[in-house]
Amino acid sequence: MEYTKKIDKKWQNFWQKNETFKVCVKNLKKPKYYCLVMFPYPSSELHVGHGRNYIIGDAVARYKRMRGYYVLNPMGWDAFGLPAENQAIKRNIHPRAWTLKNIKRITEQLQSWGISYDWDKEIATCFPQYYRWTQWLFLKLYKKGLAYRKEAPVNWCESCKTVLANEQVIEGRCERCSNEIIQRNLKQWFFKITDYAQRLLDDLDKLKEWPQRVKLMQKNWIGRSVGVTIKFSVKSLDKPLDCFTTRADTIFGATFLALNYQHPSLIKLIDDSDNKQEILKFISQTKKEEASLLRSQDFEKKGMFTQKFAINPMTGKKIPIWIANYILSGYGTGAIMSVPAHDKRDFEFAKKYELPIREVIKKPTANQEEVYEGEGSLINSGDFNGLSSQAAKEKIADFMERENVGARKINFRLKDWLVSRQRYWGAPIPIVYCKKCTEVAVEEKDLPVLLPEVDKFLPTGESPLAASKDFIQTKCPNCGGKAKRETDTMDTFVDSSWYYLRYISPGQGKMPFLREDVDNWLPVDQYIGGVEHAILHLMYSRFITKFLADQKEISFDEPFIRLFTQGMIVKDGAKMSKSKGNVVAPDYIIDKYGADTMRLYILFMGPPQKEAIWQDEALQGSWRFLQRVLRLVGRLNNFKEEKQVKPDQEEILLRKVHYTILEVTQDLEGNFQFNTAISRIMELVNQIYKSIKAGIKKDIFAQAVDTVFLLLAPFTPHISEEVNSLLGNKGTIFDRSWPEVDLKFLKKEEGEIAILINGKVKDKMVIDFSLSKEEVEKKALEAQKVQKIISGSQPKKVIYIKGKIVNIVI
RNA sequence: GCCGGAGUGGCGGAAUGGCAGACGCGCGGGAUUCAAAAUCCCGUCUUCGCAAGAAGGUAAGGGUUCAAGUCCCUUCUCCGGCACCA
Repeated sequence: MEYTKKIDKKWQNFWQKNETFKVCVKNLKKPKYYCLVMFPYPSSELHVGHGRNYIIGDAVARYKRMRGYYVLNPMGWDAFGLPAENQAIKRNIHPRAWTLKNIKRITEQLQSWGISYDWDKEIATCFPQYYRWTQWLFLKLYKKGLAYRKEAPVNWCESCKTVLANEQVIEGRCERCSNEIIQRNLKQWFFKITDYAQRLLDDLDKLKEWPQRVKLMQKNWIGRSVGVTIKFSVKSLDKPLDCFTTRADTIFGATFLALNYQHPSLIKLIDDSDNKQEILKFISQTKKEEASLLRSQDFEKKGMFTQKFAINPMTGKKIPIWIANYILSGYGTGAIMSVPAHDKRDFEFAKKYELPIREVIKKPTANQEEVYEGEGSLINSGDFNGLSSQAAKEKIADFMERENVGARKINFRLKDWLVSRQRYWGAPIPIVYCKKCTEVAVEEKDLPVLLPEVDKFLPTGESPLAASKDFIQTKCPNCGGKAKRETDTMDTFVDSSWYYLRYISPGQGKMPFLREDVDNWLPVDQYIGGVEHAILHLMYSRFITKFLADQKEISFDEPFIRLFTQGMIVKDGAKMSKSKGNVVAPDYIIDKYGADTMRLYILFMGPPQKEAIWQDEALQGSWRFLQRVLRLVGRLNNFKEEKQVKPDQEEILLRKVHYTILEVTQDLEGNFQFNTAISRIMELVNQIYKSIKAGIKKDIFAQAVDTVFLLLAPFTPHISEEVNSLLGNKGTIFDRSWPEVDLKFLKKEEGEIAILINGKVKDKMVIDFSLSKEEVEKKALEAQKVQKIISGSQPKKVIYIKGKIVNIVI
């Protein structure tokens, strides 16, 4: 038989007709397994680079089903948001039309690849029945004070004409369009994710089955640092300047203070300074340069003396207060104590402006550098001399707290999540503004706040929703008076922060999800997606899950038990993408070679968590292999048992069969090593060819072939189904169970081991594994080649590793 | 700069500290064929050798070990994340 497109279609129709992959969430007779692939932005059709995700997920889902789980494998669409909107604008189409068109197209594509989704669970975040609950989530947060509006310096993309979350700014540029980001002071909506910073950090330890590197990235992003906030009193200010530091042990070396230009006390501080005008000029210049300079590598530190002094609370000495362009406004208090002897940045600044440098930590003798940033023993530090940095940090913090000149403080790098966007294609924020009642939440019963139809959805800097008078004008839910709606929409990442809950009850109209069902099916057992979401989506989802757990809406506080991040597919040295012009169209491949060929090749390319290089020629290998496997079925049907059946061949084949089951199972149970699993099946197929050539009985041949197709089923479901039915089985192969290893076939009584001399292979011999160490040693020493090399002398030592090697040391 | 990860044939890549290069691609040779495609068989790390064989070999250098691609130290290169976070 040959593999043709007809086989793909036949079984895709079969699965659909028989609802093979449909899941009834109430039916919990078998252990559940929730397999989830990150849902796509329907911003364009899929190419093979996207395919890896879904094919890996499908292999996992099908495998787990054969292992006896009740597998939920749903699919949906992250349909709102910038990616689709930008594409639509480019084509001058309405974002909705463009999105729906892509959803239709991608659905066809996924079906043509034979991905086993339960399409009854399909969701799209752009439909009112979904975003109604995104708005519900917003209100929940709002009522708990975790959604709030404030004016703050925010990231603004001039090309996308919208604000962006910190997480969406990559090296100072817009994640979507790479335009340079500028800072603007705007009144925006935030989610208070910082309230959860400590828990998001601590609970990373719970995530035993997440890749270490993802956890590390989150840890760094959260960026917890422990230190003290120190009060530096200033004569002309009524309250002291607070400075956060993690190095209280270096306080005696603080020779000046440095302030960010936005520091709230600055204006008052310089009010009567002689150089006030110059400072103001400096401020406006810094403001201009900040966005581009702060991120560039050749950033030059600049500053200006305020002519004011603060008192170092430990020494009682006056130290100058400077304004400096290298101080961040959004971290700590926007002011620092500078210790040039032990901080490179402060050192650089002090050198430039000839500020005093005072060493307070003893350098290790070996260290020749001018600045020593490490820890050590304190010097020039009064009563604290001789203490280690560690001890001094504690003692100094104690002292400061006692004297009320400072207090212990934990700072996080993580900032609140900026969720409002001045864009059309998103869920409207359910808030109205009333003259009398100011800011009022829309009532839950009035949800959804429908996204209005507008003619103009191009970004202008103000939300396009503002153009719809019908939308804006409303009644205040509080007083019934005239009110205006909020016109910003929500960040796409809000939509995707809870979608895994919605799959369980996608049609539910009265609530976002049924708690009982969600508690039964979640957390997600296996989550699969690209590492590019390591911080954004995965952190937001964790936050929202924790929040909902706190509100007693669900009874788990981590959404994803196991995470797998797959590598990208690259071609011609670049990530596969339309703009690079290196995409491979899956339709063409499926048309020519069939879905299973593409699936097999994508899984065989290399370790799935690593980047993989697409090679058209290598795809042929998968095609050849499948044809070769299928020829076995033809051979089996016309098989005439040879007269000279060789029992040892049968033994070899059966051992190979069971060894392969063992290895493939281990590969799949481990870190999804599809590539090695497939190579082992290839080896088995090679062995079958050898064995039938040598002469074996038909039933053993049949058994081996059956095993091959069972093991291949998660990877090449169409072919496996076809062969399964040809071999006389009814129904779907996915209702059969995964083959079991029979250990009796794996026992080996004798075999070849290598003889090494001083660790180098010199000879080989076949031995009985039941032989004792002494007997093996004796036999090895008798080997001709060994005799020749050692020429009669006594070996110093002999090491025998059972079944593997014997090493003779001379 | 800091924190991760990786470096193995012509290529994608295999190797619980125990025979490096499984499996596949490509390439070479042969069989089959009127011919081609497809298929099947053999070969394919490097050097020396007609051969049997010998020697070397996992980025570079050093170490631990009976035994190192694998563990430890130093250096180099590449990739990813964060980046004046005090």
